[in-house]
Amino acid sequence: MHSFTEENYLKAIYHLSEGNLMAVSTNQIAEMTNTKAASVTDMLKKLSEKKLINYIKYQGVTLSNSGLNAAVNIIRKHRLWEFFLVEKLGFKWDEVHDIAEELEHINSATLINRLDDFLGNPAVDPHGDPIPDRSGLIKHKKLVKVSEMKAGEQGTVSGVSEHSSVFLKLLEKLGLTLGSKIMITELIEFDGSIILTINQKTDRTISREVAKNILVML
Amino acid sequence: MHSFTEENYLKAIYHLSEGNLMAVSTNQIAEMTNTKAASVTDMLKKLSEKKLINYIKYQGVTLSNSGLNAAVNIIRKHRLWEFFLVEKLGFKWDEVHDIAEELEHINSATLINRLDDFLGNPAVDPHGDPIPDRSGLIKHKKLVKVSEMKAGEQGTVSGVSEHSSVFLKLLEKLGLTLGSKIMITELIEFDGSIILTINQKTDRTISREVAKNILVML
DNA sequence: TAATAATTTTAGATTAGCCTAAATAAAATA
DNA sequence: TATTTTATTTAGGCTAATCTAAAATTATTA
Ligand SMILES: [Mn+2]
Ligand SMILES: [Mn+2]
Ligand SMILES: [Mn+2]
Ligand SMILES: [Mn+2]
Repeated sequence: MHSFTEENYLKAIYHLSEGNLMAVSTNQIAEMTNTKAASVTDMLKKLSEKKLINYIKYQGVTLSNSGLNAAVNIIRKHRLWEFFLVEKLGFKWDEVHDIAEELEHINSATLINRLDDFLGNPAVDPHGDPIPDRSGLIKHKKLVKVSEMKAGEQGTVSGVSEHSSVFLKLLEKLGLTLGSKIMITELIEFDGSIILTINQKTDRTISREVAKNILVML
Repeated sequence: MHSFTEENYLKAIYHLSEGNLMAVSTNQIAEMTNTKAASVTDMLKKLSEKKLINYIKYQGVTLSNSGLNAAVNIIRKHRLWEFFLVEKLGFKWDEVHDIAEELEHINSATLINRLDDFLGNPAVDPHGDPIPDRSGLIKHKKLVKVSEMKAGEQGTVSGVSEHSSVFLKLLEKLGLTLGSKIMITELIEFDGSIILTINQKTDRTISREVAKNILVML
């Protein structure tokens, strides 16, 4: 198996390369893992030796098939544990990430598959992120940022692209939790802020910065 | 917090000093942690620095108050996770120990207390071992080895002093699981083996070696 | 395109946890 | 009690993961 640290690097590379299929840079990884570039270079050599990544000096890095597999498995574990913490233990969606960062390294395929069944094979975690199934398949939904919606458009809040506790708590306070139906009432030209109606009841104004991090299914 | 490794040493010292309040020796710890005596000495110095143990060169070691506290907390976590694995995820009692060895190091008081509540604050784990409460209190039951029972005596199987998978599976096959009512039918003088009746139905003969590792509440 | 800036890698150290072999202390035995 | 055996500690090294500082490479800009 891979070490705790190796797993965290693989996960970092995965998250950094999602969407853009570009190679990931040393500095990006250093930032995400809270280490220094020199340390990252050391680890990249090691992961490359193990054939978990494709690495060319100075040219950045991509995950190999086995590296991708390992990364997706860690993410599966992370998201299932987050679901467990919220649905079974009563945690709030802003409280679970750090604990899941530890739990995701528990190493037992049987455990995670039984947990999956116990939870009813959930499709998404408490933040709306898709949970890979046991074969590693991820069902991505097509989601749109609120900041990209036009006046009059409607949709259901289905994800967030910012997972910090402070942001999630704000959404909670605004009533913009997962499943909320929203309609864009007005786009304020001056600063890009947006007025929207939640569940056909409440009107709220949110900044462009907030709107960029809320993902909606149209 | 303490490192994964430090926690394992504290746990080892705790288990080795249970019952006999004697100081624990370097070699005992080395055996329990699958390391060498020299490595243990290194760690004992470190734990002593941190005031987690009382250590005098060549004289063995005992847990300090804070060390005991830490050890009991790890054991609480271990046993609660074992209970979870058996009661919620459907694991057998011989399958949970290794996974719990990993889970016991997850570091969140909130998590473990919520898990405790979710599980209904169980008193004992799947092996009959008492689960410390959130204040660290352990309710030890007075249990007797089957090997110490006399002919005609009755009791309820309530614990095991051997946790290996092979032993637990044997008990399962014999029908000697936790909660079984047993009565000593006959003591065989020749080899110390014991004939007993389980739940007033089945008769079984068990060796002295097996009998020594089954704990009964009279 | 040549100079400058930014990024990445290498060199050389550090720390935790582990090891073997040698030295020392304690316990057992003659 | 002197000797031998056993247990423990010390000495010296190793590996994984990290760091800072310096060197090398790539990217940017004048
Ligand atoms: Mn998370
Ligand atoms: Mn999540
Ligand atoms: Mn156990
Ligand atoms: Mn147990």
